[in-house]
Amino acid sequence: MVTSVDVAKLAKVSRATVSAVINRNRYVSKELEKRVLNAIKKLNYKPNAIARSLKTKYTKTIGLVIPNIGSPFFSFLVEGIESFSNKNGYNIILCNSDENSEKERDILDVLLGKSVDGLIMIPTGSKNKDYIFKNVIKSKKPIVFLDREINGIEADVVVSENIVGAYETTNFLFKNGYKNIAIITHSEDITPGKKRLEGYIKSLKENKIEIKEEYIKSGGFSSKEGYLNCEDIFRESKIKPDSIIVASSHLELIGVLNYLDDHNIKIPKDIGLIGFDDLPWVRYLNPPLTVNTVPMFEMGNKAAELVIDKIESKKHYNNKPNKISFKRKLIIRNSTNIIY
Amino acid sequence: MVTSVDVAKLAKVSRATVSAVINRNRYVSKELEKRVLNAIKKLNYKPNAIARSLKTKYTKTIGLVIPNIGSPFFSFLVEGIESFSNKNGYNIILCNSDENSEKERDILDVLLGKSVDGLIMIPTGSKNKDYIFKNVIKSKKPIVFLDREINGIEADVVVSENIVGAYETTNFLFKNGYKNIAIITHSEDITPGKKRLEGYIKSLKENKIEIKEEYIKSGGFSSKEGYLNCEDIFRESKIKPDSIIVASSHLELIGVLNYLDDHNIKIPKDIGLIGFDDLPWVRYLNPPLTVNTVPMFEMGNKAAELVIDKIESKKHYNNKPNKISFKRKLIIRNSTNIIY
DNA sequence: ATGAAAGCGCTAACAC
DNA sequence: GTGTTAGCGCTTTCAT
Repeated sequence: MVTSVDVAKLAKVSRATVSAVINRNRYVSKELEKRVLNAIKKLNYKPNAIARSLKTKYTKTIGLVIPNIGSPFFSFLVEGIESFSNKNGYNIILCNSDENSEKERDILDVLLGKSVDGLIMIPTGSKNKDYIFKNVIKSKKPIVFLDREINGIEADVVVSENIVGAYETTNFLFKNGYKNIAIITHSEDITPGKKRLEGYIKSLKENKIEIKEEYIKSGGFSSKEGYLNCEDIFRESKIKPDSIIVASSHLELIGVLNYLDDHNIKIPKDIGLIGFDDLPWVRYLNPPLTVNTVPMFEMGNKAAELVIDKIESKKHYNNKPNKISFKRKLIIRNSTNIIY
Repeated sequence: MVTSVDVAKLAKVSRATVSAVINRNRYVSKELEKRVLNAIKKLNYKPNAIARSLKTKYTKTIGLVIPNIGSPFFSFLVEGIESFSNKNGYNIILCNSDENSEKERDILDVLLGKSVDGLIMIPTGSKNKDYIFKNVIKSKKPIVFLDREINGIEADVVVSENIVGAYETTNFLFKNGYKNIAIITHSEDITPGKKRLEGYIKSLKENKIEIKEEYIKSGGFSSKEGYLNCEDIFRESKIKPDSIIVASSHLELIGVLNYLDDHNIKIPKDIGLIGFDDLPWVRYLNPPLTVNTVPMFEMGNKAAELVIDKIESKKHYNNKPNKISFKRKLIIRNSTNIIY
């Protein structure tokens, strides 16, 4: 391995000078600079980031904890995060918590041990609240929560207008004549799930529609669970739903599609369907799916911007946390009818 | 920051002993071990991985270079990689080359500087061949190429049976009566593109079908390019294709879907369509799409297994490279007819 | 304007 | 069986 010592020797300068020309943090004469640069080139010298980090305490890496890398919604967020981070000289260490809070804690341990400069996480829920408070917040390690929050933790947050989004979606259905509106959301421990349910209920109340337990299913992420949730709705309800809002993951949506298909329930003829998040393929479903969506790449970008800001401007450190909330938008396609 | 010195003091032992109980690499009496463990707990001590890496030369991280994180095919690969890596105590640094070879080189520079223990990459093409040879292969840094290879570089490789896959897909179409089969692939600098084209041509030759330039389009990744490629095929061909194999990305597939939709060309009535890679939603397209596919998660897993093997068993180091090739499989759904 | 040297937190060779 | 200490490659303070 070629080190700064080798460069210094070849250029006949001190290691301090080598360091100075690399980091441009103190004056070096043209003459010496040239010699150093030449030596660097000749030796194909690359500074060792590990050694630098040990000294400076900065690793130029951000830890990223995601519940499911394979999920396209998350991977668009990751794309946004990676993009902004890379442009600003940061790398990301990507970890998959698999919606499992124990795995999540282990990941956090490792990430903290590797001295990431900051963290972005989409938490699995609130189970690690105390751990995070003790090991991240208290130690002033910058963190931003993305898409999902943890109640009671004061930190930067980038989310979307889940209440309004679900409220408007439900209203839209109501205005088109739907009266028996079912919803499938995340479990309530996941903030978007809780908030979307809140928006749904708000709309129902305002529109004076009775709220029925059997129309509300939550929990699960897989398409199997989507299938089962849908099945439960149909089995438990005397009056079958005339529409379903799938306000959880794309996999649950696929499960619902699967159930409807298996039972020959046609969209939108027999049932209206609205999904959440406009993934590239949903407009090519049969029929093209109406969705309530949010700019995913931009959300990721923003999260990265916030951590990096915090990492680099310790002075602002005691400011109160940033809460960014992205507007959601209903994209109307052909998966619902006007039925009145 | 609490260091091993603090622990040593509190436990009244030497730092070597602290290190030994953490790494379990030399005998420590029960008595001392207990004192150390207690001190660690009391101080909430976490070993500093940076310092350890500086000493040991191992970072327990793998660099991962992907052309497009947002692409579900790649993100399933990443999921497999992350899963295997994490189980074995490795983290991954994820970088997006954006199908851009210059960005790719910069990424490699940074990753190497951060002393990753090994690399997994899906190369953008062969432009960085010399760079990789000089900075990775020659320095014996373990690397495995995933999904795409670089010709002339001797390294581990995890790919799929692209020639056979495209060959069988084309044969299937032929057997069902299709005679005017078009194909859209990656550019030829990307090995799967080259090989899929090879398989397609092999089938055509065997079936004594004339090979027409205007039925073959390659290049691009976006849905816009898919749209344009499809448009070109229709514009340039006197006899319109009766079927299209979309052997590139899911985004190009979406572009093709979009073109066909815009021109009211119905699948499979007016045209047969076969895609590559069985993403969760393709069976819910209209109509359910026939695809030639490969187990993505498993491919990622295997790639991780190979790098880690190489990282950890330096002794085998001069073995000849592993070439793993995953079988592809045709999943027949309803996007083609039997037309004879 | 540049060099010498200390020290970041850890591991491991050596000493006892 | 355990402690002492050098040193990983870098940055940065201090001295000149």
